Amino acid sequence: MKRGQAVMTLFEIRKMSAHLPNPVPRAGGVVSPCSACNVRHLTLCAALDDREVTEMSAIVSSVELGPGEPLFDEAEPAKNVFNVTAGAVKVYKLLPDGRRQMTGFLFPGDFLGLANEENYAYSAEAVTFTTLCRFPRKKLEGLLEKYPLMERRLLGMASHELAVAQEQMLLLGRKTAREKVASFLLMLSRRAVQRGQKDNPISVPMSRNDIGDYLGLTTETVSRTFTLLKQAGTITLLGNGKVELSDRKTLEVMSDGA
Amino acid sequence: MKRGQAVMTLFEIRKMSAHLPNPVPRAGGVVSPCSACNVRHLTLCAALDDREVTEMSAIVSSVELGPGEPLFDEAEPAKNVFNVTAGAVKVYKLLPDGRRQMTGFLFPGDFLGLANEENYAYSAEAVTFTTLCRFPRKKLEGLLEKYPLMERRLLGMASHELAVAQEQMLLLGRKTAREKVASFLLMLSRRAVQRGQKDNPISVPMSRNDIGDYLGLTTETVSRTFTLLKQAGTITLLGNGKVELSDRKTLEVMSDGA
DNA sequence: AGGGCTCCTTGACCTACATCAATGGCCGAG
DNA sequence: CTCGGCCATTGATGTAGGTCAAGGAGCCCT
Repeated sequence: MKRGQAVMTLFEIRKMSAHLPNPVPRAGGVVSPCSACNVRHLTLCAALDDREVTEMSAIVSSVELGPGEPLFDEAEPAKNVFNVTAGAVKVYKLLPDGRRQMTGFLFPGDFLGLANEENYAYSAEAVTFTTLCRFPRKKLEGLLEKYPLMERRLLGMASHELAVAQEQMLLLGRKTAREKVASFLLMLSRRAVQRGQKDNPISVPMSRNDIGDYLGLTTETVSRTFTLLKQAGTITLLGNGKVELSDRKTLEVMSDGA
Repeated sequence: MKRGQAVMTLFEIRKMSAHLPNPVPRAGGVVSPCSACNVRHLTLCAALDDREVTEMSAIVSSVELGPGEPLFDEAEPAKNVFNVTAGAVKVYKLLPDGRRQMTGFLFPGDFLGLANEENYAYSAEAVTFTTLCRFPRKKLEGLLEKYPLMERRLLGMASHELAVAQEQMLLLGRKTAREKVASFLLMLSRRAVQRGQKDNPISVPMSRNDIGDYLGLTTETVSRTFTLLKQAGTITLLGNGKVELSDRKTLEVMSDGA
């Protein structure tokens, strides 16, 4: 399958999902043997030795999703664990009346689907065209027993996630709208660096609404805050989901509440 | 050391801390070899086999803290990992200007201090008279290498924590004051059951201020919300940190946003 | 018993953000 | 090119919860 052809397929999916009442069949996307998993940051596949890589590639498969396509839903049986290799994924929880809280945005190298319980604790959905590696949970657990070092890596990743989550609680519980948005932009910038991209004009692929649900704000407040920052000369909106952090120092001070 | 004597010591500490400007020396409390660690829920020490228990008890020691005494501070080198055996601990992060976000309350059986990085990601402080088991991190890591099953248990605990943290993000970002307080009371009740206590008149050992910092509210709003629930007959304030959940059904509906 | 804590409660008022509503830009489809 | 959808932006208005201020209750200490 050539690259051109894969893109065609994604457009098909996108077209389909635009017409479906309930966007798309569960855990949709094109599935084929995974040749990726060459991402090297915070990844389960990072720093594997040869033997581990061999065994890993035997159980892994690849998933491709178009924008807005669901990967899995909260409370669905947690059959797989995923590793983002390209694109961006949003992860969220819902209240019965539809209020939504994003619990994270995931980028290449990030991991999702780790669940202690039988079922996923949150829903996951593609933000942009996205590719992921999929590990059947059962088989992965088998591997973990054989290679305790992989388990250690997972533990490290979980601890890291936990620290990130606590930082986010501080943001949600105690920061103002301005501080939240500033923190958010800086976070995107830092993570872009981590996966080897430029830190300055950053890409903000998600909608204002998604950002609002991540920061505990409304679309309108996010939008207003962006324009405030723009008017203050702190950021520049370049259009097309690109934002330039024109004055990082100010953003940094702002993100912390000064 | 007899029980009576230990209590005396704790009163001494309390007396001291009442007079000190900065409450008490770092990681204070009385330290003696640990005979506890017989708590059986979500604990590192739970379900150990005999050999593990032996090795564990060789590295563990015990810590006792009076109310308000710090266990460790954010950014301090993470030398130890702790397991609460009695009492209650609060864990929080601060903004430079002093705003505070509790990231959790810990009860007997809970674990804290797991850190991926060199330093603790948060501060921890006793809410009531508290005893903990202390594991030097380095030595614990040595044990983990020998007993991969313990590592698995830790991973399970971290995943569980992560799910709890995500639930808390939903609360902080999207719930109203009433929903937050209702969720909080139910959480306390559920956790009381988990560690084998009654689920109804529950003990609420922390101050309104602490609760506010946990729920992203002010002291006043927490207090007002308690009285609203009281007036509606949903709860009864029994005084002395005891609360009766008179109408759990209503609380449950309320906690979810209905 | 009385003074000085800290914590809780309640009231009056205020403000940051939500809500409601209108408009405009962009993009894909025909 | 035009039409229809979606998203972002902006304005006008509303409100949940914050802020400020004043008691009051329990507790320890003398």
